[in-house]
Amino acid sequence: MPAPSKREQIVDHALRLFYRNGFHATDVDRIIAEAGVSKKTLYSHFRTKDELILATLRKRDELFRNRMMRETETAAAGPRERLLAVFDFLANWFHDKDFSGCMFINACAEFAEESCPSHMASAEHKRLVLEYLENLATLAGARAPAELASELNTLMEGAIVCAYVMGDKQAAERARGMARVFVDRQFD
Amino acid sequence: MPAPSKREQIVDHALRLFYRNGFHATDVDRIIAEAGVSKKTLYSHFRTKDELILATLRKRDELFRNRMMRETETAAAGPRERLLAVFDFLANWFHDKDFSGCMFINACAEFAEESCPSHMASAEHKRLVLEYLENLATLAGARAPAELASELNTLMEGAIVCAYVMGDKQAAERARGMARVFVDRQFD
DNA sequence: GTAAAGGTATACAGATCTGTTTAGTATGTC
DNA sequence: GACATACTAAACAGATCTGTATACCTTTAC
Repeated sequence: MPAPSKREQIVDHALRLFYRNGFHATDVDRIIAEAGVSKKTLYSHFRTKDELILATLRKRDELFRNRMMRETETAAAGPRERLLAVFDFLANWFHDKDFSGCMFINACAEFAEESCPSHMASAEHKRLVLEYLENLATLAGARAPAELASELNTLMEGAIVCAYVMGDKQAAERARGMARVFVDRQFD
Repeated sequence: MPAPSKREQIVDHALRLFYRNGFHATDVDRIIAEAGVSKKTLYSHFRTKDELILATLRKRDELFRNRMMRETETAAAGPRERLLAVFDFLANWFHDKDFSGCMFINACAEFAEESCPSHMASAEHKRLVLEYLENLATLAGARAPAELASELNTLMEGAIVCAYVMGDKQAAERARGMARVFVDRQFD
């Protein structure tokens, strides 16, 4: 693949700006300036700003889950260890220079309506993360994989909020310690 | 006290609108229309929209923590039971007709800059909730009150996100069950 | 060569938003 | 009754935002 397509350029820069500054606070002129494309090009790829927002959420979902799975699976060999390695991924993420919380939580804050496409895409992302956890739990032979996945998911979300809103630097480590309790309970 | 002051009217309606629709998405004209005041009156009480936002966050902090403490303390007599009753309060809150997640998480989504007054007010709110939990834990005679408070706080935040973003109706109950594990560990 | 596709640059329409100004109205106090 | 205070209503300035339109450029395929 040679140079990234215009569409990719637009989505990449819009993603960064939406994540960092918010959706309503980021205007289209800023996006085209940073992406280095004309407004006409942007509107030839996306009918409206809302459609562009949706595209960035889909890309973010892909990038985020890929990174989560990659870091989780290189950090630990067995599925049981991987259930905890998810929290090591969180710790890494929280230390990113541009960490600004969870883009999907942020999207729901700005798009409260449950039937809004952006809210629905965010719910779907969370469902896919939960599904990944459940797969790991099943592979690990947990007694109740769905229950364990929900518990770990709750801890993940809690850690994200503590890290972002309160600036709690130990949120991931604490959540990891808490997670161990629920993982261990599944294997007597 | 007779009729609410104009200032209170403005803050109350702005609070409801900001919470439900977001900060950037709510314009001043909508606020004055619903509050039934003139724009001049609003701007005589608040220099800018940002100042009004800050005032609504302060009021929300007051209302939220008062309700949390009231419901927690009427639901359970002893401090140890109260540590769990906090999650019953969460369950009630999640069932509110107008539940739109945590206003402070939402604020941080729109005001990412850590030095932004709205972000700081949100962090302070979370600190006060954490402090309340630590007080309960201390009164209950927990071995490590600060640690327990942080754990329960993580579970609270996790439950809020699951309830709001994913629409998880059992988030509070699950978090309560998880919390019991950490409370019990403090008292052998 | 020329035509189609896709791009830039820029101006623009029309809406919307914050905050100000102007003019006028109620209310209560001295 | 005069005056200050606090308010309403509405127009306005000036900025900003989304989305469209116009004019021009560049590449590639035939």
